[in-house]
Amino acid sequence: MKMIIINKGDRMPRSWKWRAFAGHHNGRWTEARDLILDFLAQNPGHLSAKEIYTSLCTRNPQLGLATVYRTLEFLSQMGLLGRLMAADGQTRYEFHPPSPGAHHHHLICTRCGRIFDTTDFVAEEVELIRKMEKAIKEKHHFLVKDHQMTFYGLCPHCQAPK
Amino acid sequence: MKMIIINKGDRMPRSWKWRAFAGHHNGRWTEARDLILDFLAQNPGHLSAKEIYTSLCTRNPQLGLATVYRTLEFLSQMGLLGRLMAADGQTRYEFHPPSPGAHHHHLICTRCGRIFDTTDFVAEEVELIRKMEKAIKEKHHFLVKDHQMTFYGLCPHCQAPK
DNA sequence: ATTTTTGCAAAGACTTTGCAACTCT
DNA sequence: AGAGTTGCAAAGTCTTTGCAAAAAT
Repeated sequence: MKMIIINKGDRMPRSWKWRAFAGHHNGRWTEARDLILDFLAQNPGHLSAKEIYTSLCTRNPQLGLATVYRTLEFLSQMGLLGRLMAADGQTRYEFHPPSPGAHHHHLICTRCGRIFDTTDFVAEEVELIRKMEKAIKEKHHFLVKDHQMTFYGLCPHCQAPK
Repeated sequence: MKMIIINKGDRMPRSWKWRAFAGHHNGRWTEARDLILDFLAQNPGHLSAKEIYTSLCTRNPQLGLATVYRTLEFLSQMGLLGRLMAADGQTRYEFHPPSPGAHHHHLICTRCGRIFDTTDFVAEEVELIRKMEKAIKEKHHFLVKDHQMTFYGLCPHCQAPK
């Protein structure tokens, strides 16, 4: 059995911060991947590639936009990020920890496009979802791996009479 | 009370086919709008602006792609079409009749991107959705007008070992 | 007659790709 | 050393916009 020991007070090398979390994969763990995953983990929300790039490139001038796109694709494939197609057509990403309790849904304002999270009734829906997944598998032979509920409507701000 | 009488055997003018269905609105009912709504109504599926344009422009060479985009926006705003952000980033549209029984959900294959429909458990979910909407309103002050469930996974074709 | 809608082409925005240089294992 | 990854810039797609002509009310 191997064990990794980090000396107290040591600053963990940047590329290692999320490496273990990432688990096994067929690629290499690089600074760009660590940087972007770290940023998403620390900035809950629904960020686009450009937003992520803009936020990071000041402190990391060497970072390229194309790398951000490729890295987001890579991390999503690994299941570390969730993707969300926003109303404006941009693909947005959010940190997607494997813990089951983190499941949530989205509220999208049809007027301003803002996206909100909600965790209401997550527990109660589990049974329904399970039944639906089973039915879908039997009827459509479609193997469900994940699901998402999205509510459309008006956010508090946009409900206000202009 | 006014009544519109269509003589037997008359061919209803094209621009009238969906006019009544469209209901009251602040715009004008044009051939392009009727044409596109008619096409969506007769072609169930999830079509992109370009696909709609390509399908229609052979028989309607005067139709412009920009008009298709603007018309789809218009019809969506009227609630006649449902929009769906596909995995490829394109906005896709489907006819969205106001009858409540037409509600359905989507299965999206994470490998090939194809979209399937399912109506399983639509009845059973109504109560849960209603509870969720109420909770969302009370907690987030977000006024829900519509919702959508999407399941991600592998379609029959993509489950097969390559 | 007035106001909205259309078509065309140009512009805009987001995303992908080619390739040499670079980095990780 | 060998294979995967990055940065840059160019190319590719989807979508929006400006404006004069055409159409709807």
